[in-house]
Amino acid sequence: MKRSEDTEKRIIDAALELFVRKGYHGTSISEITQKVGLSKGALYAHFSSKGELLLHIIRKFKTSFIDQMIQTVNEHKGDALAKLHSTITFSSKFALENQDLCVFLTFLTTELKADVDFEQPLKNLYRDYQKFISQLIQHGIRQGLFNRDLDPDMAALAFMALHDGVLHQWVLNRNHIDGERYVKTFRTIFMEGLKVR
Amino acid sequence: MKRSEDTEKRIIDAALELFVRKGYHGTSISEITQKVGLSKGALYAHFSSKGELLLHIIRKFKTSFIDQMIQTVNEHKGDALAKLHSTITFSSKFALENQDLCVFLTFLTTELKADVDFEQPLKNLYRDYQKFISQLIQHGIRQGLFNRDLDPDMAALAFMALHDGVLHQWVLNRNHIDGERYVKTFRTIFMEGLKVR
DNA sequence: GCCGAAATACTAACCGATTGGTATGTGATG
DNA sequence: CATCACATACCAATCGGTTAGTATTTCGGC
Repeated sequence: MKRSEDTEKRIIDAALELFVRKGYHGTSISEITQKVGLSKGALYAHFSSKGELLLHIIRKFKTSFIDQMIQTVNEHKGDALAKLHSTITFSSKFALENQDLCVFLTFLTTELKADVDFEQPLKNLYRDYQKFISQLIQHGIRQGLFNRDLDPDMAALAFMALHDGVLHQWVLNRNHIDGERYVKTFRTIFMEGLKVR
Repeated sequence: MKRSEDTEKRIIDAALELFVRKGYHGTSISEITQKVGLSKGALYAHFSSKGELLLHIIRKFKTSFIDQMIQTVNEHKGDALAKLHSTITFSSKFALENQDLCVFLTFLTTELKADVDFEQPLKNLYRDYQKFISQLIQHGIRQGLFNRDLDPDMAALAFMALHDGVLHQWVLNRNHIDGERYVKTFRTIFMEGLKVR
């Protein structure tokens, strides 16, 4: 890896860690450079603005999570139920391995939804995600696996909602929650519901 | 209503609307005073700091939502299932009537979880909420209404997660989503799950 | 009912600190 | 010697917060 690439990565990692802890506006460029051990001028040689640094992180999330998830699940042989399981497995695993990235991106919208520069890229992320899950659920309904009363788009939103919410709750309780047990509960409730059968 | 009380309310409303759109750190005192049509000095006569203004909003959420919900549901006669329905009804209704307050409070943690002044008050909110839901689910399990394999604390987290996630998704799609249909989907999935029975 | 003073609610100007961002210079590397 | 990767020093603008002073209300004594 070239030296500049390495520095770029270090900047992104530091920025991400600060952003996820203190928010985008709550984190200053000075804090980031301090964390990396770099001068301000050096950072601006790699990223033309604070916003550009953020857009880098957004793009990274799209290519490494959304795109990869869609590809992985599409390659999975099996019915809609198996594919939905595969989706949950993929996103749980990814979220566990890229905690900061996932948590930050999931809740970035709540801070920046009114921002001219970031509103559209963020909404696009969610649109792609929803479309994918919705199609999966449509398949499941056609195959007689899922409750046919469900509106696929709504159910997809509920899926993402649960996913976002799990992340949120997990952030709040990182220290005293067993991640795997939590994901298992999540999966059970989404698939089977709360009631006894 | 006294003039000062009216002004205080106007400040809080304006602050809330800006906070929910642009985040806490993304909103400046100047923006707030401009929106209210007040000078900076006047605002600081009502609230001693930006943080104090935020704490006011947090306290308002606790007394008007968490406390009210617990009281309302406790007064509700019926089994655990009916009480859980009542909880969902209460929070849906409250969220619909106090959109900015709910959305903001739900996601404030993601921006301020590392902040010395706000971390604890925010965590306390969620602790109270979770404890309440968890006890409800325990009742349901004892009454044979809910799946006895579920860990009540985990299921409570999943409930809150779904609740948070619904709000989040709803923020992202305010214009083109039917709120009631969405809540219905949420309720169905949480109670019955996705699969056909 | 009217007056004047105290209390209240506010404005305008200002503070030091910090913000995102830039211009210029320098030492190492190939 | 040219390019790269950085540091230093600086900028105007804005930040949260304060100050001194000014309208506006309120209310008891007459």
